[in-house]
Amino acid sequence: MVRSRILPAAFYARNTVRVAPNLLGKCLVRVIGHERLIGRIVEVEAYGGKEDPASHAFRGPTTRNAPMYHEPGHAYVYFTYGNHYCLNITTEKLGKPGAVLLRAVQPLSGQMSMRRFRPKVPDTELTNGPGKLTKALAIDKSLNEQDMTVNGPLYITEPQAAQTTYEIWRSARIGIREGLDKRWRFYVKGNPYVSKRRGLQETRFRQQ
DNA sequence: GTTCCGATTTTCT
DNA sequence: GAAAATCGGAACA
Repeated sequence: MVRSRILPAAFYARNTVRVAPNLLGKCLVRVIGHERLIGRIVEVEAYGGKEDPASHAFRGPTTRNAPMYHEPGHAYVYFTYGNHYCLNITTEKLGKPGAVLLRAVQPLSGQMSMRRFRPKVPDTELTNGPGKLTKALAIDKSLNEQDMTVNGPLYITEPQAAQTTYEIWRSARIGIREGLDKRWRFYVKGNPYVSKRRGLQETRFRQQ
């Protein structure tokens, strides 16, 4: 068996808005005991620092957002709306805040367990939102600050099989009130596991 | 199919 | 005290 390559810290130690679209198509791996729950990343959002009014780091460091300032390639997990966890992976060099929110994945392996964590939902609703995917993959605050560049409970790899070609599209970010001028949400066009939104201006993203 | 609204608790002001 | 990088159920079409 070919061991898939875990993305190294250098992958994340770059401009957040460049890292974000590059994460599309990669595999999010959650190891629970002997089982691996795997999802292909199909929707992300970039969050910056003091230049980004939608970011938790807009007003400087706090207890909650501390991981955004720490090493690239680590998990930033926060709790919101009294119900949900959201998973980000940190970007930029140590000391500069940045993170990419993982908004949706396409289940590739471990679907049975995902359904156990999220019962009574149709296939495409299993992981098509930031709170949904953390629930399906059993990700909570205990994984905050977890190093995602090593072979541990949570990491991201290059996809094992050759990918079919796909288009990356972009829009404004979802669920925020400020920073709507920044079009930092990126997703795989047409993928059924992308969270459904209406009334957003969506355009094709051409990677440089 | 769509829109509207309440849940629930952490975090910050 | 208010808002929150959300979700699911209820009501309606």
